[in-house]
Parts: sequence; C-alpha cells; structure tokens
Amino acid sequence: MNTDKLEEVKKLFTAHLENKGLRKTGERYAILEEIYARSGHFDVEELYAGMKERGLQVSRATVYNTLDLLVEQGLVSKHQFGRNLAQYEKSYGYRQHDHVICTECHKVVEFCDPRIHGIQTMVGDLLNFHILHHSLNLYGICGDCRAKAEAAARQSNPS
Amino acid sequence: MNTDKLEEVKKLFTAHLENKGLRKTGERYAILEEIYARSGHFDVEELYAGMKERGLQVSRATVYNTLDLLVEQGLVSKHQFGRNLAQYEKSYGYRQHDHVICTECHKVVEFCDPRIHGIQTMVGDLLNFHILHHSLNLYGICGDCRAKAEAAARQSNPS
DNA sequence: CTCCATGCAAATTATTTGCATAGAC
DNA sequence: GTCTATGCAAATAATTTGCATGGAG
Repeated sequence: MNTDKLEEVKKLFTAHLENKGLRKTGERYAILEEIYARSGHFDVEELYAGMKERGLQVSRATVYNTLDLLVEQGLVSKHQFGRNLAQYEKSYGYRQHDHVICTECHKVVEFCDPRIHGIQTMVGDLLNFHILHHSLNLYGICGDCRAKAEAAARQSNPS
Repeated sequence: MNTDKLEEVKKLFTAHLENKGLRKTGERYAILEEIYARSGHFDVEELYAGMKERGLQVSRATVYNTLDLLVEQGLVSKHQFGRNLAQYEKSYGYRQHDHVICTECHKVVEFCDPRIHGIQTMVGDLLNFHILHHSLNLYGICGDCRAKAEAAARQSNPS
C-alpha cells in the first residue's frame, strides 16, 4: 500500500518532468523516495543527512533544485514557520491541513477546517487570482506552556 | 489624528517595556515612530535605510531587537512570504487582514474574511491553545500574469 | 553606580550561483 | 553528439552573536 502510493507519486512526477521537458534523473527520484519515506516535517539539512546516511549521494544544490520542482507540482509543500529555516512535507494523498504553532516551545499541531476552502474560492473570484494553494498558521501558547507559566507565577507571587 | 494614534501606540509600547522591566531608550521609540510613519510592508533593510536617510542613527542589531519586541507585543506583524526575507508591517489599529500572493510576479494583495476568526476560536478551543494571532496566505496566479501566459501561448501555438 | 541596550564587526546559517563534467535524450 | 542536471566550492544575503562602551534606572 505504501509502495503503491510511492509508485503513484513517481508516475505523477514523471509526467510532470515530461510535460516540462526535464530530465528523469536518478537523483530526482532518489530525493522523491526519501521524502515519501519520511513522516512529518523536515528541513533541507535533515533530508540531505538522511540520504547520506542511507548511502544515497546527492548534492545540496540538487536537493534544493528538486524540492522546488516538487513544490511547484504540489507533491511537496513548503512552510516557513518563522525560524529562518524552510520546512517541507510530502503532500500527495494526504489531507490538506494547516498548523497551530506554540510561540513558546515551537510545538506544531495540525488541523483541518473545511471553511478555508470556501475562503480560498471566494477570495480568488473576488480578486481575480487563480489560487493554487494556501498556508494558514495559527500562533499561540499551548496548554503545557500555559500550565508552566502559571506554576511559575504561583511560585514567585503566591496568593 | 495620525499623531494621536502614534501617541497611543507609544503609550502601549511604554507599558509593555515597563511590564517586562526593559529600558525605555530613544532608539526603541525612534524605530517605533519610523514604522508607524510607513505604510504597507517593509523589510529590515528598508526600515534601516529609511531611518538613516532621516538622520536617525541606529544599528541593524537594534532594529532586529526592537522589531522582535514589537512583534511579541503585537504592535507589528511579521510575514514570511517565501523569499527568504522577513516582511513587517504596523498592526495596531489597522484591521487584521490576510494576503494573496502571486507566485509569478510576487504581487501581494490584502483581503479580510470574518470566517477566519471563527476558525481561530474553534481550533484554539479544540486543541487547547491560547491563540494570539494568525497568518493566512493564499498563493496563486494573478489576472495579469494569466493574461500574459495566455498571450505567450497564443504566440507559440496559434490556432 | 550598576547593568542593560547599543553599535560595530565578525560569525553563522540558509540558499544561490558559476563552472566543469557526467549522463539523459 | 548535444545540452541539461549534477556536484562542488565559492558567493551572497539575512540574521545572530560577542564584546566594549554609553546611558537609563
């Protein structure tokens, strides 16, 4: 099943490369495989290190190049959660979701809300944009960090 | 009226500095003024250059430091529209809005949608986060760029 | 007077680019 | 055989950090 999905994604990628007249190189497929073998978010360095560890040799420049292609096609999505470091994740066959980020501990939690799709459609029509994707981040303080903050306050200022 | 708003923002900033036991330095207020004298988005370099031009001398390090404080307090908001360059804008007393970004020409258009507030509240309750702010970006191709693309297609492939 | 905040420059880090070579077509 | 994609290293760009000094408290 996981293998099936990988095959499916590879086919889509192949079609995209052919469409754009780009070469089907081993490196590009190796990167795609590594990405789909991962779960959750990762940055370029993690991906690069992961491949090296598995004995797959690619240069960082190729990783950046291929990620751009995949993002362009929509097989991978790119996030900028603050932290001057781009985060990526696979996005084919996974439900489109958004993120809540704790501004204290930087924990990231995912959620889905169908209303966003409606907003996307409406705004696209209104402003005459052909919307391809979106990114919604909610920033706040998670339950754990609030609990910690309250405990600390009680400590320094006991009622 | 604009002056009133500036005074109001300064008072809020002062309160925040006092709350956190930080010093009320001339540089910090100078940066706040420069930001509220601007309209629209700007990056650190633009802000820094603008201040220099007006004869206000501050170091880049202080600009970064102060922007962090202001963002933390919510008087300024920070955006990462792709492009490895943080963009900022004043955000006190301005209607909370979101952005549509053209992936071709990088034009940015603003919009408001009340449903986002509902999503924010619901998700916060559901995941036990105290949500402070959000960032919604829609990415797509603007009308102008679509028109250009179509014209180019007609050129190379006339029916 | 005590320390935090500033300014400057150096350091760090992510990403991009130039160029020679391998390899897809 | 041609010409694009890769790999490497060097370049660039944004942001952070260390340390001496000035100035707020």
